Amino acid sequence: MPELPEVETIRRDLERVLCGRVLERVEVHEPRLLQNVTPAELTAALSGRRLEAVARRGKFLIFVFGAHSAVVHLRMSGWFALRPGGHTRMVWHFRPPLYFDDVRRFGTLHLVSSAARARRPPLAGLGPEPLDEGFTVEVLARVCRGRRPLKNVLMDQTRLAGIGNIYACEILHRAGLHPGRPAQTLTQTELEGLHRAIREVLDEAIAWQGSTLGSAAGDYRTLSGARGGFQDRFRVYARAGAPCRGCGTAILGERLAGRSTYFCPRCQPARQAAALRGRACSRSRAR
DNA sequence: CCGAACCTGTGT
DNA sequence: ACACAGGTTCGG
Repeated sequence: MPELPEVETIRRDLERVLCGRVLERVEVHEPRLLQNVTPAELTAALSGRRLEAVARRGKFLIFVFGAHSAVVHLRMSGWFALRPGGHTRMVWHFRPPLYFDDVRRFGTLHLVSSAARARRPPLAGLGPEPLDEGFTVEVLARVCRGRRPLKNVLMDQTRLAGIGNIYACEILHRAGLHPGRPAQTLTQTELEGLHRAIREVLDEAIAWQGSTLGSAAGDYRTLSGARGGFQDRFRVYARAGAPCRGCGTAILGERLAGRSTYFCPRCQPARQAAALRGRACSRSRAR
């Protein structure tokens, strides 16, 4: 469920509400959540500790408690809330308590040393942060080496951290690039446009507090239980058959690398030749 | 590269 | 009953 904008929204809320508070006790109700510690070890490491910071790396949330950090991935249906939900897998007894809810039980928690966490699993090997200052067009050009389809590259966490299926689709539409386009064929101008689209889409989605697709159990919610707002601004995701907001052409829904992929065949032409020579396809770009 | 698996719920 | 879901990992 959650990609970078959703995780960042949760991070900001957690930091505001819980930073500086002491974790008195940990309750684990789903043993599979813990990847490299036992419940007893987790409790021993964190009980009585003050939450110093809540950070984010890609789609991971990082809770910093002094020398130890708890690194959590929400996967498909995990979320943190201040009230217990229907599938509580863990409770952190701050005042107020923090509940981890996860219908599908895919969520993970690693306990790592704060000093070494960037060099240890699960954070080691993640690609650059797309919203960091250091993420330049040159860095993106390096990310785009190889012939793999652009959408796969954007979603590859070892190439670029934090982008998933929804935002890959939205970014490619904004950049006017076909999802199946071999990554290394992008021109300098296209790389610049893609770089801008990545920043714009992620920034906007964060400003709207992420995307909540439906209202099912496990659908993304903010810490206080509110829905995100960016789903109403989708230009392509889950809009197969609907008119492109830029040119009116029906949005296509296809299966790419096993994932639902949505794009506008006119604004995101498959043939790069047209884009390169700047003719043939007199498309009116989505504004 | 693809599909299956991990789980549960929802929508057709 | 069956397909599908924001993610990741594994095996063929």
